[in-house]
Amino acid sequence: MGSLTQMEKQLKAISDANRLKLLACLKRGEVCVCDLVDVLQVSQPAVSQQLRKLKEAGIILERKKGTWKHYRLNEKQSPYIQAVLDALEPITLQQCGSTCTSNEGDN
Amino acid sequence: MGSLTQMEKQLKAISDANRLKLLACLKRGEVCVCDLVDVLQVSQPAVSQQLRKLKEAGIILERKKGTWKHYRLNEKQSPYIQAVLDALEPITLQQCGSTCTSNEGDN
DNA sequence: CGATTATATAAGTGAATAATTATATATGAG
DNA sequence: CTCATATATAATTATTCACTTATATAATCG
Repeated sequence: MGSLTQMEKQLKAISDANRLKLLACLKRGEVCVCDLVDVLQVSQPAVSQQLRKLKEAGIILERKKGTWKHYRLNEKQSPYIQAVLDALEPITLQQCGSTCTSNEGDN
Repeated sequence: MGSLTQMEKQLKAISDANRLKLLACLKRGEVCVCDLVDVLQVSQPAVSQQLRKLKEAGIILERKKGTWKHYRLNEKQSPYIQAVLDALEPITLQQCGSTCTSNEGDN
């Protein structure tokens, strides 16, 4: 019962084209919000709210880095969420120049 | 892109507690509508509309049997839909007596 | 045919959703 | 401390959604 409720919450969180796109962006790794805003054709607050929904469902995690916030896929997913992630075509995004060095984690 | 739209449609179709319950009922096999109405605490038209949504997403199939209509899970599912079905606890339902012999298919 | 039963469709309504604009918070630069 | 930038939250609004009641369709029974 509780598991059905939890399942519903997670499924609701991903059953939206824009949020699926956000997840597709995160398949390649951690991304900062400013880069995500460019991908979707919506405002920054809209992206922020959708990220929150994904976060509250436990599907993504956040990491604060100075003024920026980086989001990434949670490495622990329910099997059915993982199956959706596996089916998503990754989206490669151009980063917002040097301002937000999303890939500093590689160092 | 089209695949993302299709994915969204299917995920929307299952991201609802009542529709998840319907799917859980169908895990054991074909069931007629009258039995499903008893499981959910909603009206018959509500059940009918939810079944239609699942059918339009290609997740369930219908079979007409006289006055009754029997629904069952589509045997061909996208992997991510199948993963959800696998995670669902089956719901066993008492059939509506002899009026609707859901299990005549066993003969 | 007319009545009954099973299911579907139509119309209407309240709640949830996802966007927008405006504003708040928080960090870093000078 | 003040300003600029990145992100979040609040308030509002239009749309979507899932229910309800009423009605239509379709098959069976007498």
